[in-house]
Amino acid sequence: MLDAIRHGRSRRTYHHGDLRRALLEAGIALARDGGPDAVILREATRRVGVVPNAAYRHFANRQALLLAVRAAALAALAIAMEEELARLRASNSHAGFARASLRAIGIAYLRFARKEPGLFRTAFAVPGDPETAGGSEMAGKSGLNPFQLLGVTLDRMVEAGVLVAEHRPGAEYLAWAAVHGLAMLVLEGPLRRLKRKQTRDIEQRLLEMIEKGL
Amino acid sequence: MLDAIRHGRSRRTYHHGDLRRALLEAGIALARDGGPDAVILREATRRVGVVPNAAYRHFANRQALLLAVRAAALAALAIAMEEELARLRASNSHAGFARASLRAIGIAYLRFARKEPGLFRTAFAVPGDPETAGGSEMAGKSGLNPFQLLGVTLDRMVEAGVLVAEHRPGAEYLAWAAVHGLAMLVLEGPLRRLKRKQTRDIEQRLLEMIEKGL
DNA sequence: TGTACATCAGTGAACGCGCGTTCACTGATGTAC
DNA sequence: TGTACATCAGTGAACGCGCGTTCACTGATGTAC
Repeated sequence: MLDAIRHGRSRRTYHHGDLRRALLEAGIALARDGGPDAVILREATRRVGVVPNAAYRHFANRQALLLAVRAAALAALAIAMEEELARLRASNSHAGFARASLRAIGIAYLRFARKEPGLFRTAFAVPGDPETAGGSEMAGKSGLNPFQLLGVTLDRMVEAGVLVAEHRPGAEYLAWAAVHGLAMLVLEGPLRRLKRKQTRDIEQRLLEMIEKGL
Repeated sequence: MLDAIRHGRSRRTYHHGDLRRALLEAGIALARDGGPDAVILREATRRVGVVPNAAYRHFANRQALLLAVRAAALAALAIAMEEELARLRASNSHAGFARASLRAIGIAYLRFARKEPGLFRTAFAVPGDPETAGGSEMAGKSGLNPFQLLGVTLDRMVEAGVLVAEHRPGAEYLAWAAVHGLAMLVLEGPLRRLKRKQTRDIEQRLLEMIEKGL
């Protein structure tokens, strides 16, 4: 009890209730400000107000916790994309909508990187393929993960006649690479010092380049 | 003496001769297979056959060593670019040459990331702006660092009339971002599993996209 | 509805590890005369 | 050319740190009868 109070948590019982979820959330918080390296098992248990080894009832080891955090980060990104897409509702032409969708994906991606740098880095700096592996833990509300959302959007562009069908295969890699690169450079690379205005400008131009270049 | 032998080094004297350089090279080797996190001060001294604290005669702390290693990695990248550019000598038109130069830069960048993933990650995963700060330690034989080489190439494109002058400012960010992103995704991201052939194909298409999109 | 007991989810204590860094030291080198 | 001495570049020993992980444990929960 005293311990629980000391940690600022209320532990009604000896048993925690939902320690797994609590540890996961602590892990997410750690990743949020500090990236993947900051996801420290002992620190997570400390924050939850539990003894370090208690974590091993719910995660095989540190890596397992980290992977769970990563899945949550990818899901958060997917949700951000979905929200940006949802904002598109009132649209004009079929073609215009398809194009706007791709931009929305890109914008959501870049904004997420800017606003949640720690989660963003955690989502990608860790071994494992977000595209393949893993089910709904890394997906948004639509059940699609970020990579799949991009794919669907590109499909839509082909249907709308905005993207030549032969250029479709592999197009996700090109678009993704460009946006991802900008995100990285702005985040922890040489473009970190750019002013807000400049950054936005370059983001816009990058999205245009992708649209034109695809 | 025994110690020197045990470490597989010949230490002719009590004094090392050029410990700074030796430590730097050990650090580079560590970065080469393991990235920035693998640049461990104690390990570097171990490899050189010297006691851990000896490093402090030459580097203020671990961070200082890491920064030196990073500069070397950037210099290596710059040299790779220069070599690729040099291979271009026998060219036809002015415009064609300018365009080929940009491709050469991109190709060198991507190849460097593929062949020296550890150094590549070290060059960019560490705080500090490669564009601004730092002098010749991070430059190639031309005295230009990777970012500057890209800038010069884009200037050349404007001169040759291949790139509209209004599009020039900030163009390095767009090109860099796209190539950097692909490098990252292939390196430690979701595109790691791609087959060699596929990777090359996507690289080609990305460079085309940049050319068209700029 | 009450009791006996198995299972579960935590605790307590301890490990070994390797790291970066500091201190006081000593052997080697170079310089002034 | 030789010697005295200051400076330099290493050594030796030790620190504290925080981490991941393992072990044997005990309090709480749920289930069968």
